Amino acid sequence: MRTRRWRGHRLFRERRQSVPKRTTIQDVARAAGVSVTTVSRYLNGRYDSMSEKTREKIAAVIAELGYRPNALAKGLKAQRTETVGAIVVNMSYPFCVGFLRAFSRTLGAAGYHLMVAESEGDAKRERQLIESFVANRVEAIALQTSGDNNDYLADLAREMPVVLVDRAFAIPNAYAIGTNNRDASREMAWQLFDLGYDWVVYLTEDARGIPTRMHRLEGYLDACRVALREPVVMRVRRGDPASFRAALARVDACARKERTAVYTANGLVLMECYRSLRALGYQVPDELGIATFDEPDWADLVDPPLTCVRQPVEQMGETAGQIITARLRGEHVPSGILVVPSSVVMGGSTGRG
Amino acid sequence: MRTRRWRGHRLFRERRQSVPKRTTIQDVARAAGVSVTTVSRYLNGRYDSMSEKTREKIAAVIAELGYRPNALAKGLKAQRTETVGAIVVNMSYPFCVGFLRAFSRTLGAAGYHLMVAESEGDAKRERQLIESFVANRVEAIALQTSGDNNDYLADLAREMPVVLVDRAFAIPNAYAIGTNNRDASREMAWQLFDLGYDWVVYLTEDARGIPTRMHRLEGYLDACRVALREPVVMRVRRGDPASFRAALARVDACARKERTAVYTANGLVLMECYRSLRALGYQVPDELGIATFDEPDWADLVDPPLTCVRQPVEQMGETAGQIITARLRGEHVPSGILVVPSSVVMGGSTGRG
DNA sequence: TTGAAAGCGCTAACAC
DNA sequence: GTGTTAGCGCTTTCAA
Repeated sequence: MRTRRWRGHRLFRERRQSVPKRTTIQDVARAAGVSVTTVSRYLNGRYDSMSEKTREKIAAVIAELGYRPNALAKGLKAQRTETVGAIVVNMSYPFCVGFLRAFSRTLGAAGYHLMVAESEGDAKRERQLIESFVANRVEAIALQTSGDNNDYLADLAREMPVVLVDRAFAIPNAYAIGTNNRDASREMAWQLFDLGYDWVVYLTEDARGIPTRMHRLEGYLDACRVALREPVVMRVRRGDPASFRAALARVDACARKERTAVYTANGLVLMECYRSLRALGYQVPDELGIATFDEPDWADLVDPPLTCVRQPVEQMGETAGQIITARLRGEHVPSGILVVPSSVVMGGSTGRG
Repeated sequence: MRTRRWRGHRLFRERRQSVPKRTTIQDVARAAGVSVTTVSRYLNGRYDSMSEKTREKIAAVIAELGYRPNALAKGLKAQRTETVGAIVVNMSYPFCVGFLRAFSRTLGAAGYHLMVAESEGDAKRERQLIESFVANRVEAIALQTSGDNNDYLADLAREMPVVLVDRAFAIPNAYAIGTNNRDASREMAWQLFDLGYDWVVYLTEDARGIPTRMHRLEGYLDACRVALREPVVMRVRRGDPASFRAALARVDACARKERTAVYTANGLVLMECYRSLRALGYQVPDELGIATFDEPDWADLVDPPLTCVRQPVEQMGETAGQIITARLRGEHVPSGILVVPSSVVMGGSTGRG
């Protein structure tokens, strides 16, 4: 690591020799025959304290020299970088895609830049990324946290806006935006029983330590309890076909005897088994129901369309952005956990019983 | 704009009063009873020019004070920010998602940060974003350009690595990474004719000025020419149902008489009409074939699975990252257009005739 | 209407 | 081994 950095420095200097030094405010001042102060004023739009002539001269020089202000120097002086950081588990997860898109739009509209990084769900990496963002003086951070850096985040939250998305832990001074995973999941499972499915097999990834997964599972278990049904929870690992085979075998066993529904804890899990699920040969929705948490973009393309729990992903991103811009505008925003409700969307994949 | 900025500054100062000033290298030096130089050395791992005792003392003080180096100050001095910028049309487009993911991973592994912004395909906005990235002294830029800033990019490419992705324009000193849109599209259309479809209706968005779209269209037209078939090109606009209705009416008219295939210029276009396409009631693939450029993630989930042109999106992102890290390492990388070939993937949606 | 000069936090000659 | 000091490019008093 250190080695790389060093090499980097040296190489950089070597490059500098060939590449001409960037134009600075000094160069502009010199060429325009004014002081840097005046140029600085020009750059910040304080045209009223400047003669028409001076202004035009500076404008001309800047254009001619192709001068570009150095935001680093400005930020160092002003203590503002106008950038915020976002850390997600994986940029290509549908949740993250939707969130980042809305977050980026909201921030962009307010003039902020966005730095994005992926933690891959690893707490150490997450910690490094946060530190690195802090070192770069981002003005706020939004993250889908592993939950293992909560103490550190609590410290951080006293210095800058910190917004937890998706995985909503309670951290003093921080904001959390999540959905009502447990309620929505209970509702989904309940409706499946209500539709006449005798068995609802729940497929989930390992939930330990991940609140969203735990809550969705609990919601399912709640519904089983209330409906007096035996829960069937199958744990799968994405990328591990064997785990899915085992789960499907269980589904098959249930469906052979009675009407069965499969309910997956998120869209990626369903995506990974949808094909083999259909290959079991049961008629959907009459013999086999299919439902999932999340609303995959292909929910409407398959036949019959999927029954699913729609998470207001975009709204979460927008809200996160709004909280941050408000705070950076100096407004007071009370911290706490914000719940943006999800809703069950009934599709043909779970028919009337 | 100026107003906002000004207000921001003032508010910031107000905030500063309540929030304690950040610890600096000075504070650390003072508390440790050494000079800033020594602390700086410590921070950069030059432990050999430092006594064991000093090192431990500094480490202790840093931990105690919760000191975090200021990357801005470092960057200002060193002229390196270790961040690169990426500008895409829309972060949620499948191409961009795949590209950004691979790009981010490659850069992250080399210790670089990533700033992401969306141009929405607008040339002016794109230009602003580039300038803003330059102001922030990103060390390289990758972008999916509109093609209207090529002169500016040519200038920029002399100062830093510039990589065009997807839309591969030829710009001196810049790199471009694209796929063989025309060849792959010709191949796709050709195969459709070969499979016995009498008509291949091509659905595309307005191609003017966008090389990828033009090339795909040309490939289709090439195939028609060689196969001596009459081309049927229908222009659609995403988000405009009427344009899709017109296109589908045309498809219907063809399919009523003879075997017809629909071939869409990208996955998003197909996504927007897939459902209504199926609703026409033709049997797929016998009466109606369906094919698309791009490989949507749901290609395998629908029944029958889609025939499509698979673009090596991840590879493009990785390659872009590699070019940039190599250049920043000081290596020479010849500029030019890099073509990463796409391939036709046959699915059940276009059966044997 | 303008400018001189003191920093912002850090690095790296160049001393000692 | 360690410290002094001159910047990096910019903003902002304070003075003229």
